[in-house]
Amino acid sequence: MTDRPTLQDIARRTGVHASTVSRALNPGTASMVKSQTRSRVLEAARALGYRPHPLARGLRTNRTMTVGMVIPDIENPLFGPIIAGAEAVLAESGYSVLIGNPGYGTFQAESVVAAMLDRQVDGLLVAAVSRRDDSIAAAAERGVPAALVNRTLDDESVPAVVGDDHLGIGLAVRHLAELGHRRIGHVAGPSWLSTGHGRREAFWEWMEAGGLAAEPDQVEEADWFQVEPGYRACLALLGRRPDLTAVVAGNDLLGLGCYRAIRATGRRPGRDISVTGYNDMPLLEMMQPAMTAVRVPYREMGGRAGSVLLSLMSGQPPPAAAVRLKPTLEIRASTAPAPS
Amino acid sequence: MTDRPTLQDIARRTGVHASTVSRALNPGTASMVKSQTRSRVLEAARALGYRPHPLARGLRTNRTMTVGMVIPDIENPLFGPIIAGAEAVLAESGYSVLIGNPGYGTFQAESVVAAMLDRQVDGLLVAAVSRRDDSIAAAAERGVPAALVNRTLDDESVPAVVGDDHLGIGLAVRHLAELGHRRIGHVAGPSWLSTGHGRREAFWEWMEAGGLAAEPDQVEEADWFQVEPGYRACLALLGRRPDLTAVVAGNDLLGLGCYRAIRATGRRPGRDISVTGYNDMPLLEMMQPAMTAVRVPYREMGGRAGSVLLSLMSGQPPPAAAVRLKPTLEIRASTAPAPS
DNA sequence: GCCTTTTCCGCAATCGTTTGCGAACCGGGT
DNA sequence: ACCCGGTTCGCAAACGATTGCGGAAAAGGC
Repeated sequence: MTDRPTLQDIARRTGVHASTVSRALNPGTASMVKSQTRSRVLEAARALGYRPHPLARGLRTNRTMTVGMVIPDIENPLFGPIIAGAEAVLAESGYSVLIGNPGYGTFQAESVVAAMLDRQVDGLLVAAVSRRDDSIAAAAERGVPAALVNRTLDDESVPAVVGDDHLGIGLAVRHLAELGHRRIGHVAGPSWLSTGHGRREAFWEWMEAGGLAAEPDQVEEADWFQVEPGYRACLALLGRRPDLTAVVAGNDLLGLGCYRAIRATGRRPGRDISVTGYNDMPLLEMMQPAMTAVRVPYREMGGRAGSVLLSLMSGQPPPAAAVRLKPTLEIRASTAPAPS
Repeated sequence: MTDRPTLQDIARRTGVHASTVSRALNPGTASMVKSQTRSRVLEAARALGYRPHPLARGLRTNRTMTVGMVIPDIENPLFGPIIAGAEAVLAESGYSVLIGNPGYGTFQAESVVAAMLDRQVDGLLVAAVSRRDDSIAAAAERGVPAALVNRTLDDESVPAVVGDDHLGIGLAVRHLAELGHRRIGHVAGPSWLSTGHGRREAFWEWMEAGGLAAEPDQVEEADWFQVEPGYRACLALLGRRPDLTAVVAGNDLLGLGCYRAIRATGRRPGRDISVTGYNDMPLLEMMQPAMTAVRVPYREMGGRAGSVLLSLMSGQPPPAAAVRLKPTLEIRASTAPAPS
C-alpha cells in the first residue's frame, strides 16, 4: 500500500530535476543527458523500485500501450490459441490486451468497440462477425489502427490475418480425389461469414479443377458452425444425393454433425462415406473414427495478427493483401478409398 | 481523428466552469449543481458526444476501471466460458478485462501479475497455478483486491470461486456404486493443483463412506491434465489392479486417456470398464462411448468470480469461505452396470 | 582571449479530470 | 437592518508524467 515512487522522488534523491530523470529513463531521450548523471538516475530508480505510471504517461503521450481484442464467441475453443498467440507477441512489445466478448447480436459488437475506443486503446484486433461489418469503420474514423483475425471482410478494406481457405479446401478435395472419390459433397458454413463463404467457393473451384462432377445440389449450407446444424444439413444433403461417397465439411463441428447424419442413414463414417473436417481442433483425433482434417495454425495466426497490428501502430502502411496462413492436412481414419 | 471534446469544451459552450461540468456529469456530485444548469450541461455533453477521458480520470482518482485476469493455459477450452462469464458481469459495472497468459513456468506468472499491477489494475482475477502461489501476495501487498477462480490455494488466504469437487466426486462414486461397482479406481490429476488434490481426497472419503474397498493402489496420479498422461496413468493402474470395474477420472481428458488404456488392455470402455469424466467439456457427448461426466458450471463460475471481485473492490470484506459451485452429473454411455 | 557551437539540464506548460476551499448570492428568521 | 444557513459555482491545486524553450556551462575554432 506504500505509495509508488514518482519521478519527483528520484529527482530529489539525485539532486536533479524531474524532467532530467524522465529523459534519462526514456531510451529515446537518454542521449540528451550526461552519461554520468544518467547512471546515477538509473541507480536511484532501481533502488526505489520505480515504475512509470501508465496513466500519467498515457495522458501526456496519448498512448495507452493497450490493444483491444474483440472475440464474438470466446467459448469457441478456436480462439484460445489465437488469443495466446496475439498476447504473446504484443506483450513482448509492452502492450497489454483488453478482451471484449459481445453477445451474438451485431449491435453488441459495436458497443464493445465503442467502449474500447473510449478507453483509448492504441489498436484493435477483431474477429469480425460478418462479411460486412461496420463496427470497424468507427475505429478507422478515429484513427485507431485495426486488424482482423481469422475472419475477414468482403472488401479487404481492413488488414487481416486468416487461414488460406482456398488452399485448405484444395488439400481436402485432392486427398479425396486421390482416394478415388468422384461424387463429393460439401456441408458449408454460414455464407455470411467469410470462412463459410470462402470455403464453399473454393470447393467449387477445386472440384472443377479436378474434373469432378459438381452439381449445385452437392452443397448444403448449415446455418451455424455447430454439430446440430451440421447434422441437419448433412441429412438433407444425403437425402438428396445418396450416391455421394465423401463429404467435405466446412468445419470440424459440421464434420461431427456429418458423422451423426451418416450413421442416421445406416452407414458408417470413414468406411461407407469419407468425411474431412476443417480447423483440426483439439481432440478431433479422439473421435471415432479419428477425423481427417485441414489444420489451421491458430496460434501462429494470433501471433501474425499481433505483428501486423504492431506495424500498423508504429505508423507503417497496411500490407497490400490479407496475410493467408498455409494450412496442412492431418490424415486420419475418417477418409478411406472410395468403395468401388 | 477529430479531437475528442473535453470538459472545457462543454464549459465554454454552456458558460460555466469546467469543474461545474464535472460535478454535473458525475452522479455522486450531481446534487451540488442547480438542476437547471445541470440539464444544460447534459444537453451540451450529449450534443458534443462527450466521453470522459479514462486516463485523466484515472490519474486523478487512482482507479482505472480495469481488472486483470491471469489465465495460465488459455488454450484449455475450460477457460473460455470462465472468461466470458467474468467479462459479462464486470463489463456491466463498467470494468474492462485485461488478460494475461503466462507460459507454463511459475516465474512467468509473477511477471504477468507484476505487469498488471504496474498498469494499476483495480483488481485481479487469477486461475492460480499451484496450491501455493505467492504471486498473489504481491497484489495483496499493494492493496489490490484479488480473487481466485477454478483453482484455489491450500490456505484459503485469498477469496476463491471454485467447483465443489467433494460433491462432484461424490456424484460420480455414488453413481458407480448404484450401478453395482465395488472395485473402483481413480486416475488423479497432479497433486500440486488444488483440483487434482481435492478430487483425490474426495475420492477416498466417498469410497470409505460407501463402504467400498479403498486400497492405496487404486489411485494413480497423472502428471498433467491431458490425454496422454491419463493414458499412461490408467495403464499403470489397470496393470496393477486388473480387477477394477470402473475408473473415476480426475478430468475429462484423463478420462479419454482411460478410454485408450482400456482398449489397449483389450477391453471396452463403458462395457467392461465404466469411466466417469470431470468438467463435462464440449463434445464429450460426441465421444465413443459418450462419456458420463460431472458437469461444472464454468460460465457461472466466471460470473461469480466477477461478482466477488466487484464486492472486494467496493471495499466489502472478503467472504468467509470459498464459494463452491454445485456440479451435476451427466449420465451417458460410458457407465454401465458392473459385470456380475 | 573571444565568439560560436554544442552539450546538458532546469523551468514551466500541458494532457483532462476531480475536489477542497471559499466567494457570491438568495431567502428567511429575528 | 442584520445575521445565519444553505445553494450554487468558480478558482486553483493536484494526479505523474513528457517536452518545447531557453539559459548556463563546457567545448571548440580562430
